Amino acid sequence: MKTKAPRIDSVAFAKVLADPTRQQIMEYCCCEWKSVSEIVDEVKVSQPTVSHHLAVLRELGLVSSKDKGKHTYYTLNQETVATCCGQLLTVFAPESKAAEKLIKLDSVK
Amino acid sequence: MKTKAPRIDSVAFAKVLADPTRQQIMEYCCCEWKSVSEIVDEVKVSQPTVSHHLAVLRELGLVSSKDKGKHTYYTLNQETVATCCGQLLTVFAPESKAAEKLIKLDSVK
DNA sequence: GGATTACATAGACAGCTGTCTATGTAATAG
DNA sequence: CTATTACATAGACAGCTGTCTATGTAATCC
Repeated sequence: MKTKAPRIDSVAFAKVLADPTRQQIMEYCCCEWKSVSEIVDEVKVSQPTVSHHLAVLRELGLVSSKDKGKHTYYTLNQETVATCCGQLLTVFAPESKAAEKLIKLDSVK
Repeated sequence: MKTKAPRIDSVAFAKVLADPTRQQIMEYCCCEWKSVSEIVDEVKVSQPTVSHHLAVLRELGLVSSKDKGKHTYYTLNQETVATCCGQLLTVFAPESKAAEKLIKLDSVK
């Protein structure tokens, strides 16, 4: 069963990435589920600021969240990120070798 | 002869992409050399604004420029874009299929 | 029950940035 | 040489956004 990939606008995707704190959060919860507290300990901003960044990521479907007792866990949706990066490549680097590889990958469907 | 690929910070790269006008300019001069006048005709902002965006792109090495008489021509450096996108993929989507393909591509050197 | 913990939301504020007008400058045209 | 064209630079300004403090709310603990 494939979850429908949410189409993300390239500009919106870039805006999300255009902040060091947000990139740090994304990297931190990239391959694991992390609670908000853990993320706050990792990045050096206040808890509300972390919540704000997580809300931004959530609204664009770049992270998934999961409640468990008092904690809320987040993880990055890697495939969504990959889709967006692929989109950037096909638009802004269609003649690059990397784009060729990805286009081939897409055609496999 | 390979030109040294300028390493671009992921946040700086994302900031450049985080504007619709700039993306439009990038797409327009992606596969061809375009003069500033042509770009101004294409996007609907003033000429100084276009020059400003081109300066931003130039400072990060995302475009190349070439003077010819009164005209200045710009084109997007696709391989640089591709490198940045690959960097994003390896950091934020290392477990995705797309990243695997690109990592394989990198190892070919 | 009350206290505490974990997180979200609201509002304020400062800094950044995309846009403009005005101007400077180099190259061609006449 | 003067006018014009093509582009860059300077400065101003409004809107956006990343951060904070303060507060709300839901779940657990005693």
